[in-house]
Amino acid sequence: MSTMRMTIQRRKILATVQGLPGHVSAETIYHRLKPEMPELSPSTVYRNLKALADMGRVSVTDMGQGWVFEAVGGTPHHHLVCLGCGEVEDLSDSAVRPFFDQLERRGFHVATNHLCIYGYCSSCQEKAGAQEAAR
Amino acid sequence: MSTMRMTIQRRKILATVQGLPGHVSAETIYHRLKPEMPELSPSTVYRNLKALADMGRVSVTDMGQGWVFEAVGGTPHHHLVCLGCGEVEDLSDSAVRPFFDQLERRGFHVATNHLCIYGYCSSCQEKAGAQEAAR
DNA sequence: GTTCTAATTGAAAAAATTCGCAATAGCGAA
DNA sequence: TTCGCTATTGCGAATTTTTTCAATTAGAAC
Repeated sequence: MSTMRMTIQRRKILATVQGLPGHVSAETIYHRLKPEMPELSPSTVYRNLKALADMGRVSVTDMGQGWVFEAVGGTPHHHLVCLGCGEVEDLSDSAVRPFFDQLERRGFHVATNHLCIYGYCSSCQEKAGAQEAAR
Repeated sequence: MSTMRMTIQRRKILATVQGLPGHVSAETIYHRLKPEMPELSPSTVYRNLKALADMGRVSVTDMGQGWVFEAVGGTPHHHLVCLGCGEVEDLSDSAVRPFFDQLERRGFHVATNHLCIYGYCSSCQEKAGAQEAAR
């Protein structure tokens, strides 16, 4: 069976994700660690973020501008991303819980602790409506 | 006001997405169109898929192996992706509807017509349980 | 502590994706 | 139809991400 080794690089990368609040990109992590680990290569960062995600230690999300990572263990939270203006609204876990609970009852254990739903916020819907009317 | 032009390339790319069942990658589209449009450049494919997604004509999903696109208009459907074995279960739209409706009531118009929830299927949960016990 | 082995690393090359810009071509207005 | 404006294209270059591979090293076994 394959054992997952906890190397210095991997530990540091995980610590960095955990140490920063909110979402971090692979690039951010690379640049933060490079000074203290000059040997560190980008591929190691990418590989480890993926490995840590598979491991379930960090969560991955695409927020429209590339991947962002986040430590698992914090309060689960979710986002409504507006495709019109890019605005990101928070969505509380309690709003999502009933839906997830239903999946659990069905036998599927949800690991996602950061859901992103894409759509249009109310002001962008109004704008769209105004455009329709103006034609 | 900016008008979205329906160019030959854009029309062909959309037609290709619509013509193929299930999910297609940017690369697949490029390779299918290249023979009949030798001028076509990869960047055009990428740009158009993004534009068509913004337009709401195609939906984008990350299924763990990069982006995949799909024509909008078919039955909305969703997936439960197992992080253990990679298995993908279907999730009917009716299972998701109540959750989405709640967001609509809140004023957010959901555009996602293909949700992916990550977690562990029942058999992978059992396996994990067995491993715990074996330690 | 020493040995063994497979997981992991760094560096470079490859592949995927995006960007910058001059040339082209939709589409609305005349 | 023709004209004019500007969104879009194709190309090459830049950027980002993945792969390859020989060298290294964590962690288990002794």
